[in-house]
Amino acid sequence: MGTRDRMLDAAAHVMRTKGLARTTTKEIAKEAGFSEAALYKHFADKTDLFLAVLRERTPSGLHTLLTGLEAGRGDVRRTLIDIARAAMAFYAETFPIAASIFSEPALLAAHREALKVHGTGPAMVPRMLVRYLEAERSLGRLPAGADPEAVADLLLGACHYQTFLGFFADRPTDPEALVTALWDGLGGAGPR
Amino acid sequence: MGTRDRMLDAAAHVMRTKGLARTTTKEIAKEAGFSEAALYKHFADKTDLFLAVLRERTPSGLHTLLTGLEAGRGDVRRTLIDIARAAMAFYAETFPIAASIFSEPALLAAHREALKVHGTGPAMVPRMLVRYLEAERSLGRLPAGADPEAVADLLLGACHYQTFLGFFADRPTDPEALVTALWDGLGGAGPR
DNA sequence: TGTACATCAGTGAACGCGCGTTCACTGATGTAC
DNA sequence: TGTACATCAGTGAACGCGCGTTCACTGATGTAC
Repeated sequence: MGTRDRMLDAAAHVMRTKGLARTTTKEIAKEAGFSEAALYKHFADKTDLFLAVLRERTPSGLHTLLTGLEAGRGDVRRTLIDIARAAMAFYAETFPIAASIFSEPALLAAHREALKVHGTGPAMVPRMLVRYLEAERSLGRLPAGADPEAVADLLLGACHYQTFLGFFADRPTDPEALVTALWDGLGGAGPR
Repeated sequence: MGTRDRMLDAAAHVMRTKGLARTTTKEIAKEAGFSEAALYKHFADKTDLFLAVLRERTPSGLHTLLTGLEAGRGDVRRTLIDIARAAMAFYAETFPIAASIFSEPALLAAHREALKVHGTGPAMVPRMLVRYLEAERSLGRLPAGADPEAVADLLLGACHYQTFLGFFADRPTDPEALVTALWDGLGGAGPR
């Protein structure tokens, strides 16, 4: 593994364990096993290093799962539960660092810009789920009146939210209950 | 308005506009119109000041709305849309600072502890919505099989998520579409 | 093979700067007699 | 009313520290002839 990769791994590790505010060039260099000066042979400055971590060290499990989805295969309800579970794991790993960026608006803006250039970003996740839901709907395995955008935001949003709340106070996460509630809907009541 | 309140307002303002990382005692003092030294007459240290802002300067509009809810009054669907709209506004205001805390794990831990002592926190929001949904269900205005916890997380989660994504890339938020999708459910399809 | 030079990844030590915090102080207001 | 003292909110200037960054450098490896 090259020096650059070792530095990125080290930076990602320090960011995750100490938090963005406590992630100093000294800590990163120590963790990577190089001098601080060496960091500047591979990255223009600290911001450049952070942006590279965000670009190159975001876990890809959820993305892979969503890419591999094939409409018409398996049970839709079960598939959604699998997605929810993977989304929760992804957000649990990703959220602390993604959230940290908000403490540095300049960094957030630079990251936004970088995402825009590459045409990716966190909004890719719901977009891929929407595509899957549309495909299942066109196969008649979801109601013709279903709204894929809204459904994707509801499901992924709930996963994101449960993870978020979990960082403030211990709280159970339950992918299956979410999908069931989403499946059954609230419309089947008596008089309103 | 007392000195302390002016300092809290100033700190909240700087946190919102410059981000947590750029919120220095110098900036806060300048904004409040006092010397830096004066801050230390009212707060033990910078962390103490931040915690006070989190405790005393969190907007209460959503909390008020949820407190005023009365089951059996008005249309449930419309009420949920109002809640979603208020939740989005609340999260848009609140999220950047709440997220920032993740860059300082020590601050996050102290805040968690403070919330625990007072028995409040972000999880209060879904809990209050759950209570309302339970009440409507027991009036027969929601299906007997509805799962209030899951429904609350789906709706509030989607609001939170749409707000979150909106900070990374421009993206529409649509409370009404969310409630409709949640209302209709996904179960009404043909064979699965 | 030996020699002279170029390249290049990485280093130790120092740099200036901005930060949170503290200190001795000032001057206005209140209080006792 | 006047005098002497206490209290207290707020200040200007300084403090030490840790930060990101730069500098002149070393020593290993490659290359030309």
